[in-house]
Amino acid sequence: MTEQEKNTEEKILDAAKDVFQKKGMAGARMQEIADKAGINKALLHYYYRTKDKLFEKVFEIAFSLFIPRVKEIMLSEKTLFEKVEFFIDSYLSLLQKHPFIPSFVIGELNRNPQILVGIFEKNVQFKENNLFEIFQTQIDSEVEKGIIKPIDVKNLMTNIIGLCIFPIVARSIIQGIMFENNKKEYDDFLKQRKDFVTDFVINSIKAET
Amino acid sequence: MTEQEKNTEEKILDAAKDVFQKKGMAGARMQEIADKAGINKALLHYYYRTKDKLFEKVFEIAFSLFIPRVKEIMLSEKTLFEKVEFFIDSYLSLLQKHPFIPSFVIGELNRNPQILVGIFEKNVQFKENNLFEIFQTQIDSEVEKGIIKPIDVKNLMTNIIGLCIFPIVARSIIQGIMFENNKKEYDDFLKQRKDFVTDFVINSIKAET
DNA sequence: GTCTATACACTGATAGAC
DNA sequence: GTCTATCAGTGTATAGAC
Repeated sequence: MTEQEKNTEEKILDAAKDVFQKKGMAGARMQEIADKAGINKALLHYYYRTKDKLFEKVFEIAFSLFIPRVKEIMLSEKTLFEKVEFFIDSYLSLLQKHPFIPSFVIGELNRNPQILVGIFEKNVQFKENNLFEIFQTQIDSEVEKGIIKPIDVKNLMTNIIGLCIFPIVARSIIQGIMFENNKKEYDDFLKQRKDFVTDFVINSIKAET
Repeated sequence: MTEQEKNTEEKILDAAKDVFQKKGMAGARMQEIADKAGINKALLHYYYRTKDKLFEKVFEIAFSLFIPRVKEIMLSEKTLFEKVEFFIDSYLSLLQKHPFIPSFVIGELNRNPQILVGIFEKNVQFKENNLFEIFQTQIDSEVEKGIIKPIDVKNLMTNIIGLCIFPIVARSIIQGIMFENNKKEYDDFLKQRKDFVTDFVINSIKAET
């Protein structure tokens, strides 16, 4: 692979990412991707034979961005409270960098849930690692020490991730209803949520004093 | 409007709802809607002149379904804990009845955020009613009585709604990662969340004892 | 109101020159 | 590797008969 080819390929992927994430698989146009990449439509098909294949590539890159972090933090050497704090901080930063990926992923998955089958095999080895069992063990041990209340790890993780992602994917609705569509106010709202969500979760799980 | 016309119009809307929610605006085909409605493609254009207009109608109906409940419960005569419990119970039941609407709404809003402008005017009068201010007053009053910790109403509502909706819109991801794609296990997971989420929220906001 | 037939535009993909 | 030109298929929308 020459330097030039690499550059073209990257330009295509960047352009495809923009267009697919904005318009979705069905709404995206190969012509628009080609224009944005500064190349010809025929060249798209030279690099990625079909629209489907190009989309799959873009989707997988986007999806993979949000998966390894979960695993990494859950298995790190930290107390539960530290993990909660670190995870929320880390995930909200990631979301700030890529605010359109979650809605894109959710929207496309709604239309075609089986996109995931191939991707899981490459990016998710949760099962082999017993990731959730290991994390549940830590939780149970902190329960016994009287630090936190008993809680199921899958419910906990679902809540934390949901509290981070939901305000991003439902932005236009919440911003419209609660903030009279004031963009700046909503950005401020998102900023203060880092501390708010952390407190909310920790307050909920910590043992009674 | 005759009886027959009413039936055809309803048949079209039902079919359009199914197809649009599954395929999205760009992916939906007028032919498929016509087939599913048991009528002819030309008849679609007779009732709703364009695909856009038909889509707008379907989207508005779907969106409106999830808005009045919020308002209604927030303004009801209940204690905060009762409201939390009632809201979660009510919202999760609604989601169980219409599990595909949230992903549909989120996905389409991602592509075209200005769909909402017209809809807000018809369905949302939060501003005039000072809905959030009224609810915040109740919260503040319960804070002073020592029942709950201080909390911002917009953060609280965002959290509650997010905790309800996220496991629905991210179903294929969570089910795949946490439940090895076992549909029945995930349905059970969703069932137990009614109590879990209620406890999670109330634990978080109630005052220290 | 409902149908058949068709116009017209657009899109993904390929052929072939350089 | 990159371009121009073009094809075949598909999709929305309309015309016109009944």
